[in-house]
Amino acid sequence: MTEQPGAEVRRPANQGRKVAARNRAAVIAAAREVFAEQGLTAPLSVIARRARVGQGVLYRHFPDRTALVEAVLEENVRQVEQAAAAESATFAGLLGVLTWHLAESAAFIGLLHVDQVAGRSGLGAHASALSERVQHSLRAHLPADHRLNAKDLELAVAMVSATVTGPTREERERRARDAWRLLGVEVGPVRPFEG
Amino acid sequence: MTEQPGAEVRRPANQGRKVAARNRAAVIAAAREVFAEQGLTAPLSVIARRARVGQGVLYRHFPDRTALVEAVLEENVRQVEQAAAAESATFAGLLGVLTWHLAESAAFIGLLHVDQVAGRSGLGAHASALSERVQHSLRAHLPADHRLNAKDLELAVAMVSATVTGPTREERERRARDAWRLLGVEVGPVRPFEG
Amino acid sequence: MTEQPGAEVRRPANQGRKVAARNRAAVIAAAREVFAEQGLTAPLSVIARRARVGQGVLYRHFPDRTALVEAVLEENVRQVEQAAAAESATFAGLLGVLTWHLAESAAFIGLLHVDQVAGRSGLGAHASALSERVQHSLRAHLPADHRLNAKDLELAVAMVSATVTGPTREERERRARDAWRLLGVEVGPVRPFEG
Amino acid sequence: MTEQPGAEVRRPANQGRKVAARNRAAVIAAAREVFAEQGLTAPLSVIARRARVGQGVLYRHFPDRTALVEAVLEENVRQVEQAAAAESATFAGLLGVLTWHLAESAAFIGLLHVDQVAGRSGLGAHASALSERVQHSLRAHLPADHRLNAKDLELAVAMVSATVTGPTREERERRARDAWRLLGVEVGPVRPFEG
DNA sequence: AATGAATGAGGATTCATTCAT
DNA sequence: GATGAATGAATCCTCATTCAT
Repeated sequence: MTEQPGAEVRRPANQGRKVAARNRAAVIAAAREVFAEQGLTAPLSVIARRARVGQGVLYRHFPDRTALVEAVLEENVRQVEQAAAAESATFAGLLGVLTWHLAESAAFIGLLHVDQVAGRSGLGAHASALSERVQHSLRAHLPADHRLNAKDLELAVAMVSATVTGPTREERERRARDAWRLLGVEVGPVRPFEG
Repeated sequence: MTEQPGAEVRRPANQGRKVAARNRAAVIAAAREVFAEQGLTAPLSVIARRARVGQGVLYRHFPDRTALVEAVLEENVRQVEQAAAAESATFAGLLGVLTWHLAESAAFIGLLHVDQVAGRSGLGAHASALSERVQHSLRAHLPADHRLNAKDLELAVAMVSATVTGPTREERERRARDAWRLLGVEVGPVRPFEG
Repeated sequence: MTEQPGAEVRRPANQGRKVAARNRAAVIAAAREVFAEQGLTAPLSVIARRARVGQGVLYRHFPDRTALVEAVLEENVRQVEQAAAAESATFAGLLGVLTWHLAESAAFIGLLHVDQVAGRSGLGAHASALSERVQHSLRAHLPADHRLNAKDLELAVAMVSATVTGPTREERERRARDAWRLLGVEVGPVRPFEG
Repeated sequence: MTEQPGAEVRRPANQGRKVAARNRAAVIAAAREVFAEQGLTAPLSVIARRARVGQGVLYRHFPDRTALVEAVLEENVRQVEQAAAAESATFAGLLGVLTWHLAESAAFIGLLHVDQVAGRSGLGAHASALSERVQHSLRAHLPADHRLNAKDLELAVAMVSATVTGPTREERERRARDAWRLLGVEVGPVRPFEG
């Protein structure tokens, strides 16, 4: 277990420490893609390969699958939060940003539907925290006279995110829009937040 | 070393086709439980053990995981169909039966949300067929002047089923009811169909 | 994670359930050899290969490395116990049997020297139990007027077993004999117990 | 963005060879601790971290695990040699120093019991050399009329070192003393050599 | 001269699937 | 028809070792 046989052969390049951040981002991007394609239980080795890094790099940045999933979600959540923090933020506008992310990132869909993985990996706790951050951002801009109260809002978001499935971004966006319409909720322009 | 006639058998004898049917049902029941607890990717060996049968039996009846999942769903779908076939069937009543099954069987939730598994197991096709059968049953009783048209109905069912999560039947039923309420759809008594 | 790609190709024979016991024994035998050659941390895959079984078989019979080590030791301990239970048992005779096993099975040496593995695998507890069984067997025949008291006996066994190293059985036996001689303890014929 | 002269450095500056020696010592000290806690197969990264140095530093000073183990042992051996070189050296006194090191440094125990690692890492050769140096030092002071002859001495040292296990220094020392007693060998004060 | 990120082989472990009995 | 052991590919994860900075 000590000397690893075969270790004396070759050893490919090492791009130094500048690449660390780039690699981390590459892993997250790859994870987003792979999770979208294969689900949250996709082999981590596939993600590492897609990101063009060794498996060790993946593990260095994300000690377990949960951490990686969270990192993927984190980005989406942060954008919603930033949108909520903007002066010009409106409820409908926020829903637009949220919807964009739902449609864009299939992994985000799991935010309120991580049960499949959560049951096995204990993702639950952090997913709840992330979910709560989204809810919090939305609630802050929920008009007092809105059709939905705070409690319903949570359910509504869950219902919409659950419907956001489909092979293409367009298809997913269309389904999300339809879902909001069924709920009788007006949604602003569906687009990412841009400060 | 001579075997006493009538002595207790050493291993469960082959009781013929009566047992076969019983085993099949046991496997489905076990699968429903295990899928609910661990998700649709639970080890098949766990299901076989829960059903008190060898793994071979599981495979005899269900060549692959997909077939097993379908068998689980089939029961739910059939009940909805039977409810729809009843003379006294009403749309709201049907939704009640549907909702009961959503709350009862966590696996049923997957009917419109099997993507997690579908991506890798090719469940998709059959799930669609099953889903279509449910839709068909519902559509047949959808009042012309209903708030939902046929297309929206599909989406609505998806939205509701997606929200049906939670550890207990009661919790799941409550969430389902809330979801229907948000959609402004009236639901009859939530209970299984009884011819 | 569901369908294992590549699974549809070939699938080698399955010798049925009669072989189970034989396989278990083969694994233990292989483990004894490999542990002797490579130490208690040798790859389990090596052991499986040596035993001509799949890795799954190894895991079926022994859930972890500890269980396997224990199984190897168990045999040795049992023989000592059987020797102790014999009518004709004498202290010197028992030491002979013990010494034979020490020389025969390098793994047995680890009985009182499992620290290397114990530190990492928690073997300690069971090893102690096994060790105690050996001590118990020996103590039962320790003459009241012996040079060693019960406490010293434990230490003496530890000292001797620790010295039993070397590439060949003969070399190991020679070292063990020398060790007993240094301790001034008489040892009977060095041979396995034969009822 | 201009760097203020005298501002604190961003990363540990290269303090030249003074630091190099300090680092080397730190690595050895860390290795001694970690080897004692986790065994001779502990991850080298753990040792580097404990020593507060990068892994590269460890490799600069010690090309492989073997070299590091040897360096740890070397210190112990040297002290025994120094004790032997002192004018006032006596056999019993030397055994006291040896025993102190056995009890102090769990790694030293491996000196004659490195088989676990040796089998795989090729430590054997050097360990033998180190062992021989200890033997040589002891032999030089072995009284002609001593209970042990030169050959037995080797075995005796092996027997004693093998027994030196236990969580605390005190426990280890006690066991070592008991072992010497069983062998009927008198040991001087157990303490490090101080020129 | 030091740091610590990256690589990737190797070993542990799980589980779908087959098949002798 | 049933049982459950065996197989082995796939995945997870660790860590020795290199090397850009």
